Amino acid sequence: MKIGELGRRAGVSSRTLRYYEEQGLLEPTRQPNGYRSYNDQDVEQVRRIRFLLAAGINTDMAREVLPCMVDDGQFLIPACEDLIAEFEREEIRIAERIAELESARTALSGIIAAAYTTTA
Amino acid sequence: MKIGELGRRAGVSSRTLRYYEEQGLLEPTRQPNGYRSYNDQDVEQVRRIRFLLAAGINTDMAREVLPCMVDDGQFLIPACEDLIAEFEREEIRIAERIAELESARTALSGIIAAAYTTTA
DNA sequence: CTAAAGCTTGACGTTGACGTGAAGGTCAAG
DNA sequence: CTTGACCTTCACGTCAACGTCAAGCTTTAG
Repeated sequence: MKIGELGRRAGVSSRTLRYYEEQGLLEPTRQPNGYRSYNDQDVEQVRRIRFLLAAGINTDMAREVLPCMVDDGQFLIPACEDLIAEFEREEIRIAERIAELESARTALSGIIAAAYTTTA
Repeated sequence: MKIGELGRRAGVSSRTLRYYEEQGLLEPTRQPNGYRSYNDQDVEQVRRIRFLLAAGINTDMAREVLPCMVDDGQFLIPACEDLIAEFEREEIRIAERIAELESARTALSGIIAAAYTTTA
């Protein structure tokens, strides 16, 4: 399939797919006319990429991690156990970010509540 | 007080204070020599700014919100009740972001756990 | 007096994941 | 044939909150 179809199937833009390729996350073959050619697995691959990015992992680390992911990103293959520590550090960073946001949310709630109290 | 002292007191850089002024969040007076002159309330003002930014509010919105904050940012003065809706929307955005991160974190935990299981 | 410290404005650099044209080749439909 | 929908490769623009010089004042300390 060509880039446009993959984009529609995976829910991303063509530009995004070219960017992923530029970052070494996708390696489409080429048709004689120069068009990129993707296969069905690439749809899943794009979903794995989106998952990692959504998890706060950048493209550099995603490039290392992706070869170690199978089965829709739920498992790591044994050969890549050394990535576990990285994942744990990432989980800590996420937890910290969550704590910050929780704090901000609590503060906002306080302001809102105070505003209502003042009004009442 | 001059910019350096305010920076030390509030725990931010001089550049940051100039940036806040550029964004309309601070309005220091000027000494005859051109130096910026801040007063004691500005220390609290900077803290309020940091609080809002930490809550995910950008400088544009902070510029609207700041005139409505008193008492160390815990309350809104009545004249600015119309900002409550904005705060509530912001709280929702934060909650959504938290949910995304929780999801990512759960997924990461799953991967880590799976990796350990595979290893064991 | 002099050197260091602090202040001024101005302006470019940073970070990441793309958006958005520009200029042009390719291909199927009418 | 030609229109229009794709595709290609550059390559600059975006957003936010600053960091980081640069060049040149003023003030402070010794």
